[in-house]
Amino acid sequence: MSARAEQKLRTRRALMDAALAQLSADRGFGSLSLREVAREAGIAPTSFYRHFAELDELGLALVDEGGVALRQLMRQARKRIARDGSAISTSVDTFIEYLENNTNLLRLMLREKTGVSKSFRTAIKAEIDHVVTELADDLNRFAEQQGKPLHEARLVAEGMVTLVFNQGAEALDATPKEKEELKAKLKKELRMILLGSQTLARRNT
Amino acid sequence: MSARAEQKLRTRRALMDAALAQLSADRGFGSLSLREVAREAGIAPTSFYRHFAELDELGLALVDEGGVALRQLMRQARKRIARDGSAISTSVDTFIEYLENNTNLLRLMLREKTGVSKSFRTAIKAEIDHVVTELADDLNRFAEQQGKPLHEARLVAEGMVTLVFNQGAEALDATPKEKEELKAKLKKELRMILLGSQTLARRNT
DNA sequence: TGTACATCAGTGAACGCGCGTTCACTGATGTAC
DNA sequence: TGTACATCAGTGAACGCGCGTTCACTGATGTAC
Repeated sequence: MSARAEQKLRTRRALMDAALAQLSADRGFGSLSLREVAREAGIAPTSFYRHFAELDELGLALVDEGGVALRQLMRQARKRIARDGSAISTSVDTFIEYLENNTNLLRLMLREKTGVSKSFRTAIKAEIDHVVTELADDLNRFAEQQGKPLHEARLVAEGMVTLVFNQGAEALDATPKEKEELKAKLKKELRMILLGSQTLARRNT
Repeated sequence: MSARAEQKLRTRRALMDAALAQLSADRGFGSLSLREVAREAGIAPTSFYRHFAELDELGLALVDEGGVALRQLMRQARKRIARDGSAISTSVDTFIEYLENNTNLLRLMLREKTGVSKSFRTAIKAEIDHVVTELADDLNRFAEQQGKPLHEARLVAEGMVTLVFNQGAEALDATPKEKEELKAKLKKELRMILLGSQTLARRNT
């Protein structure tokens, strides 16, 4: 890759990092301005257009990165479960750990999931849908292994993901103590859904 | 009440209605401007300050109304359950019906729950917390009646409310057919949580 | 290797726009006597 | 009931501000020969 292309990539990254850095509990993507992001990245406002046609295009690139991170997360969780067992507990722990390492990326995903831009909502829903699908597969596999069949695994996965993402959102700005409580709560709730599904499966056979 | 005071109330209402009317899938509260709301309400921008110190104050007044509506909703659901039975199914139906009659009020609550303004988040969380508490009481009462004790009723209530509010959010702009599917899905998920909690309660005794 | 030309990331000036907020005001409504 | 004064919701002009976007440009990097 040419030096020029490398430099361009570096500037692009600087822009995305600048946007990400400005996000917080009190700043949503919608409140960022192109000028502000460019300023933070150390380039002239007009140079922004060498990289993205508009600010939203940068945002969607960030959502893509969030999706990549989510898939990494699932791979890691699967690996850990194979090693340590206790699928629910390990998954929740892994998720919260991921939150800590990708706070603002996840902040963006969680907030814009119900946000104002259709393209953001669509892109984020697609990423979450992918997680649900993978989780449903995993649940079926475990159920098989343990000889405890599940009723409507996909529905179970959807409920679990909804709970993890939404209660998880509260962990973004929580103290360590609050995080532990959240994790404990989440694990119990997931366990209830799983048990409920197993009960229904037994009744239906 | 004096004619002057009545007129003032009417203008205040017009401002709140104007703001509410501008909300949609593509417009969040954060994208409203004071000038725009005043224009829509038919008054000069400067007159806005006779009613609210800033736009957010109007928003918080709307959140209050949302809370009132939520409490009405719960009362109505309880009445219908007493008449028709099938607590889960009736509750979900009532919630979706409420969504249809208060679309933009609920849109505001759902979006700003994870939104950018701390005071909005706090106010909305308080309203939802209130719903959770009432639901937990109801759950305990039903469990008593049916002789099927629950494990951690409050946790069950929290999970249920999270699911209903978040999957419910998708009903805001859904077709009637999608709404029916959503309702069916939600009912199954709530049922799973309830069953899971009952199973845990049995194990623990 | 050197030369002549092409590419293109980054620039700075300039634009028009809608915004929130201030201010001194108006005139209808309310109140005291 | 009438009069004199007080209140106050609503006004219009004016302000400074940061915004997104356009444009013609510069000069370093890349390419063809």
